[in-house]
Amino acid sequence: MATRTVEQKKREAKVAYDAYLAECPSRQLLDRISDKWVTLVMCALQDGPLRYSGLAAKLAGVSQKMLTQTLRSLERDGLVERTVTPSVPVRVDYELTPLGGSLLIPISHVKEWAEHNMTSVQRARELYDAVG
Amino acid sequence: MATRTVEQKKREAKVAYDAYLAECPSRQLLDRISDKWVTLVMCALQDGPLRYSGLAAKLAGVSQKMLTQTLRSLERDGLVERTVTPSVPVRVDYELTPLGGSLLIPISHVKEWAEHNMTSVQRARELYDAVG
DNA sequence: CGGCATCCCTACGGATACTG
DNA sequence: CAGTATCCGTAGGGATGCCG
Repeated sequence: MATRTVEQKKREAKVAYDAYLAECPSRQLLDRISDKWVTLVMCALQDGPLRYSGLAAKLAGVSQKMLTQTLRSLERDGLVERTVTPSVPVRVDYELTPLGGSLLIPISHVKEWAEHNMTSVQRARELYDAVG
Repeated sequence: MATRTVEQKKREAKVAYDAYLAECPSRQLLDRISDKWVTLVMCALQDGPLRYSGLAAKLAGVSQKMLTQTLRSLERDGLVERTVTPSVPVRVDYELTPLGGSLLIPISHVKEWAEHNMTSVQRARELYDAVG
């Protein structure tokens, strides 16, 4: 069942994705992965698989809705794999795919940057707010 | 004028910022920099200063509101420097600060990842949507 | 040229309740 | 345990118009 048409193959071969262009799919992808919860979920999975409840515990303050929504999105994009163990009660594990692992590298650096440079940013804000 | 109190200095000395915690300031900082427009603006400035109109041209489809808002935020956080040349008409240049440059490194990789892995993600989506 | 102010609408995201 | 479904407030963000 060759559902991939010639047109689609052409599009796949094209490597000139440019996020600066509004219509480019990579712009939308950038929008998706530029998300607080995406970053935190991916980083939470960097040391191996975690259960749904484990993720919820690690990401303090996340609502079930956002956690589930983020996980579904990551699963659909092939960044996270969802494994259901049909025990009683049911057990669900999430882990990064190789593709997800490749995104984790830059994304974890962004998270670390935020943690390491918080003081510099705070000083800059105080200065900006003081001077106007 | 020592506006920095002892309490503030204590907080600055503390290095244990943890974005997993909801109350941690670094969580909010992560939320701010995890933004499509932040990424695109910072990457647009990686080759040197640009004028407001230059940025608007490079970031196809951005509204003035979002561009200005993003630039103000980046300026306040000390990531971008704004230089006004009081000519007629006025000329305004934006460029990355050293702090901004340090964030550019991981952030530009995220943008490049989006552009390079768009096809893989699209394939994953087709698979996910087909199987359900 | 490089903004700011305003209106307005949508969709993001939290709280709550229910289910296999 | 691991979700789904619903309601609902708010803030994100576009369009438009005005200003130094």
